[in-house]
Amino acid sequence: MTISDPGPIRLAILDSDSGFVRVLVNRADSIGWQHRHLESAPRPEEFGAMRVNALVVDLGLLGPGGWDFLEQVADTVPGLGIVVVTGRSSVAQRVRGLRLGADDWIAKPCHPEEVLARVEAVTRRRRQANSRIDQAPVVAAELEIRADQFQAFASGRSVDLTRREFEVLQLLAGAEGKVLQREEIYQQVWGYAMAHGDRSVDVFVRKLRQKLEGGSPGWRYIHTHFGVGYRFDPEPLDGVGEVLDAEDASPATVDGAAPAGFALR
Amino acid sequence: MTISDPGPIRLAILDSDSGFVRVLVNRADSIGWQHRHLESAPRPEEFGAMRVNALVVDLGLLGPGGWDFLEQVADTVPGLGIVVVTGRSSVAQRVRGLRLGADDWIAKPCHPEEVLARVEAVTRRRRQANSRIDQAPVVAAELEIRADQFQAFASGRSVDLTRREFEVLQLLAGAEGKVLQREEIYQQVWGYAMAHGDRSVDVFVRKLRQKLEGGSPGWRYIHTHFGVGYRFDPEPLDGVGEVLDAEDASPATVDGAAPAGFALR
DNA sequence: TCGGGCTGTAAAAGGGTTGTTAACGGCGTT
DNA sequence: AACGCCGTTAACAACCCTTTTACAGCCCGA
Repeated sequence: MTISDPGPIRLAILDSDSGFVRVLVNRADSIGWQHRHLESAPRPEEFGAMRVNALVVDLGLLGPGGWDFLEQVADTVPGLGIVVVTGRSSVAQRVRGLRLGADDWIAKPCHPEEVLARVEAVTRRRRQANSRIDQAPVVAAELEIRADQFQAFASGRSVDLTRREFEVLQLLAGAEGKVLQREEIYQQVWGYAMAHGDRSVDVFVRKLRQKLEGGSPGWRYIHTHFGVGYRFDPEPLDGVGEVLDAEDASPATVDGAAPAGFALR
Repeated sequence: MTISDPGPIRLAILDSDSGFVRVLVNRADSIGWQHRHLESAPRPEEFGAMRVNALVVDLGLLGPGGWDFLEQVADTVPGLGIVVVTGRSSVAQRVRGLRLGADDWIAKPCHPEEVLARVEAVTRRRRQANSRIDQAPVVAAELEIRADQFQAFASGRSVDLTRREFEVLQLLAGAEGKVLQREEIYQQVWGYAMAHGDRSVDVFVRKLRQKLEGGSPGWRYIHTHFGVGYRFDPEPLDGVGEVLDAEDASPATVDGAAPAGFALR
């Protein structure tokens, strides 16, 4: 999952220039970055599975197909920072690359320290935005979400979520009170862009609702916003008379600042 | 306005190299970017007020104090993309700048097209990362409009708007006090031109009025301007006649150009 | 005051979205 | 190799929303 603590930067390097790669990898190691060296272009969505934050790629290596590759990676994995490195290049080429989705473009020969500094700059924003949203309120109503176990507990009892289910729940809960669009959810959890017509998110929400209801009846956690997406907001479900006292109060909106969150439909 | 339209890029340029600035401004104009040219460094927080997306700055212009300035701007204005442009520079300087918060660093002389492409790349990434976080709720009378939830709240209780209803309300409220013509509203919300005779806007205004009245009686929010369009302006509705005179005042500005007929109801 | 055009209002029609279920297939385990 | 778990995909029904249509009421100019 793209979320959870910032952690070290994870870098993918797609280049066959062994000298360049070696020195880059050395520097990366010494500052604690994780990295993965690729000799040939993988399918774009694989970068999502690798959970890398940024890609350093030598477009020269890919030949004419490089442009397509760049474009596909950029819109398949929106969260990925892309730093292109090449030998000689023209202004027109650089402009084209940047427009297609590259975040930076560096000419070889270049100092590895600068490459890393640029990767860091490219990565900076996204990571700070994510870390803010994700250090989720670990508890919500009767739910406790434990990232260390990839599990959620309702009143102390495990809800028995699968990995994907847990990730979806963690993401939603981490953005408590906010409506997340399906595309955002998919992008964050799966790591790459959602195909048109994909219903996976709906199916997982359905499974989550079912399991949460099983472990914590009396509460509704996930709300649907028709035509938009889903929102996590624990809400007591005063169906019949129960929870007589001191309970229904304050659904406790968290997040930024908020009026009482509430049931839409 | 499907979900949120970023609008054109707004650029601040801090440089005294008139030739460079002139050519940059020309290109920016021709692609529809808005810009602002500064000769000296403003206080960092001013960039927020200028509502610019990115800053192109020649660090050479600022001398030794440039580093501090860079750092302060980066810390103070989180949403701002910073592109540094300089004459000769060393790897160490570039690394330092990037680490302090610069998003890109370009050496002069450089092609204006590349500068703009880099600004675009920086802005693209920035917008993506910041899109869902700093959305201040809009408040008007008893209403609170929250973009992060696609919802409006009246006295803390959800008004339960559908997506379209919300978008129409958001648009109107965002132009508080201004009369918006049906065509404008339709164009903004639906994203394309309104067909002749389409009554959709009327119908949505009707629904909005109904729901707003339900959640916040005692206030009238949307006013009709016969032959023109609608205007959002919260107005207390205390039952009995009062404020006998002082009525004809405030003609309420009509955005573009408009026929004159009137009468608020 | 009259008439045409504009707006308010209601309700039907239709299409798009979501809920829900189940079959399918990959993958790791037994 | 068989089994079971899990994620994906397809299908269908239910539901919600938007659009369309119709008619009544209102405003304004003639």
